[in-house]
Amino acid sequence: MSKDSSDLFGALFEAAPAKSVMSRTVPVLVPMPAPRAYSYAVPEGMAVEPGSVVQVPLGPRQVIGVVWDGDDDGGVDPKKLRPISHVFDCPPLGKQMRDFIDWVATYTLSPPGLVARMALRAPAAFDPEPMIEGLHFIGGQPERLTPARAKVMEIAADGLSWTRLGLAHAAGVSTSVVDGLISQGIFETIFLPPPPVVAKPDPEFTASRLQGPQKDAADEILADVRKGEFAVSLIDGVTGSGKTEVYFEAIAETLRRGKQVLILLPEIALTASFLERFQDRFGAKPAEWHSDLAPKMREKVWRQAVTGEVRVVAGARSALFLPFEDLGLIIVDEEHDPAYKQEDRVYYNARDMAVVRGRIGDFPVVLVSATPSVESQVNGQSGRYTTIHLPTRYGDAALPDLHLIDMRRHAPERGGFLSPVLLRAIGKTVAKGEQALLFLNRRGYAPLTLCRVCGHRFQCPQCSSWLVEHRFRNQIQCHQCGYAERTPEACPECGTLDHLVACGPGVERIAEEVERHFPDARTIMLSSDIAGGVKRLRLELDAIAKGEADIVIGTQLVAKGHNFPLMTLVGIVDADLGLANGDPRAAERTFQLLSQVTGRAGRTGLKSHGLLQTYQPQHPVMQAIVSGDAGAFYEREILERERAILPPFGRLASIIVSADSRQDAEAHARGMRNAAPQVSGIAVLGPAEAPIALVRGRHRFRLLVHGRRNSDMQAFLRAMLAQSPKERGSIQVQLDIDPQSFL
DNA sequence: AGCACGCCGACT
DNA sequence: GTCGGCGTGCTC
Repeated sequence: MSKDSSDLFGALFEAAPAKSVMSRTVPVLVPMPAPRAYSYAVPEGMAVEPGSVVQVPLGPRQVIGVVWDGDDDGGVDPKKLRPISHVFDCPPLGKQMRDFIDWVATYTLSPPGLVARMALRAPAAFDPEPMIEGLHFIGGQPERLTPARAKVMEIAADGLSWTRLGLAHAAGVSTSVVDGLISQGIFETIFLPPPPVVAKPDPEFTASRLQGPQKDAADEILADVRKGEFAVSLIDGVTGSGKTEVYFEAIAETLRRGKQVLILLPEIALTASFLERFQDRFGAKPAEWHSDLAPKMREKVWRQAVTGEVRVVAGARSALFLPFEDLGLIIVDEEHDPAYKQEDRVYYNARDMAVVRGRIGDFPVVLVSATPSVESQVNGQSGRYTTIHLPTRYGDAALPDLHLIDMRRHAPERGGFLSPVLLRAIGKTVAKGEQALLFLNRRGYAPLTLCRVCGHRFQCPQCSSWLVEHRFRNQIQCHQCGYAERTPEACPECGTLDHLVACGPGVERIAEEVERHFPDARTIMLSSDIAGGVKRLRLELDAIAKGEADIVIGTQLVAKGHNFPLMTLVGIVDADLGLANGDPRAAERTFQLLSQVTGRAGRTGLKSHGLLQTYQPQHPVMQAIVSGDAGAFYEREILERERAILPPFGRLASIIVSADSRQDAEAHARGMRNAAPQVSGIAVLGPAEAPIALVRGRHRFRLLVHGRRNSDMQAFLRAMLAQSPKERGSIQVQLDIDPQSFL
């Protein structure tokens, strides 16, 4: 076509009222780090509204997007405009969900498209689930009644609908027998709606058996639930105090009011035993939602949450972005758990965002923990959250007696790490036929290996942390970045053979020591990297609960949720571990972890003990744990935080930058100082203190922003982004500590 | 985020 | 001479 003719077409187009001008343009959030929605044309005859889930062309591919609110700005070059390809036949995301997505995007300074994507993580779930093909028995006689045919007809005579395969299976014949009967008109094919993923939970399946403080606590929360308005409660009670039973009553009440419920749990706590407990109370299991849900199941749960068929979902943090039809309550169990933080792409803390979702949807949120986060503790003290204390254990369970072992006075034998006091206690426990748990939060055999001849230390070539020896796998591994190599026999520096020494203990080494001392005891060692994966882990945990082990040595995965009825001794091998790293939350994490581990013992009423090996018996965390005085710990920790990371730097507080390398971090910090001279508190963390995935190509760094007033932080970060637009998309922001501004 | 394009090193 | 690494830029 010549240039002239195209001009001619252009002229014609202007002369007549152009159709393209008539066609509507809408904003669509696409799964891409763009700062705002893109514009798409709505083809003639296509009906879309804000919230509609659509398929749109984006560059060379088709992607899932959501039609968004607001007038389209029309600023985009009309030549770029492309039409929406398809509208999915699924309920549009509601206004509350859209507001929530916008809020999260603004708060975390994430591209809204990437936040929206989290709500649409169920490929192929957006069109209706296909109907199930069923067979319905009409009656009549086939031409030739063989024994196989008779059997099929006898079974199908119940009048219920059967699937082709199911019927053949039940009759013990092949599907071709059934096919024969279908072709003879004995059966008709009908279409049935897909079955629900889970049965409806029944709030009256069992009556509440709560009493005393549990009953009072439940009543307090029920008052909020009945009002059906936004309110945040913090249930604070020791392990075994009946927290779950209390929030189950809140769930029951919400179900009676006809609303959906979301239970958030750290992935690791979403266990079969939790689901069974729920089933015991409600007669049906909740739907599950977590990262390794089978794709088919994922689609079903997503769709049925959207349509309202599923009433209760128990899920890991990503479940917070399920677009429920009518959500009326969120429970955040183990609210202090760091697993609620997502630290890639969109940075968010599901615990805080759950509170936001409750406020936007105007329904109650219940946070639950034996060791609440300092943030929630502060919010409780200031009255923003209603704190409900459950001070005692339930039934005949009793907390273990806790004692510190001062390792300076009770030193282990040479080459060992277990003090004589702890070894004696293990011996006594095993002799009584009870179980002992040794806890050390360090995988592998030894955290550092060095050459006795030249002093060479094995360091990770990628990220400079020490390589950890894993003797069972004959590997040395980097626990920061995953680098691994075979354990060498000779020192790579001086070439000397057999002179490498392991420094310090890991669980493998403790297991070795235990086996040396108690050769006849049944010993199980558990860490996240055991051969056989999650499946094997489950089996081992079950075996322990059944009493098939005498001594268990484990990392933090034994701390979470599992009940071991025969466990009467918990030994913390190195209670100080974790207090020394640069994390501003070191004390809090240690307190939480050690409280959880010691809480594993004593749940059946047997007399139980906890022994904590420490070099710092005067440390506030140790004192708080043995005295059971959590209040003192929190008081102190809150003050420490005020001093250390909330210094009064004018209106802005402190900023912590961490990056792939310390040089990067320092360069960024310099840039920030120039961009915002009013901020005097900038701390720099290198990768060892704050591990970050190495991302090639693009710089990627992380700001941990600590502040009292989120709006100030936001304003500052926005200003910074405006100054260096190139950093947009590569800066990931996590606003910490400050869950205040959204209330 | 994903994908294409485009530029330089080791190989069928 | 190509295959393929990853740095750069773009997507309504």
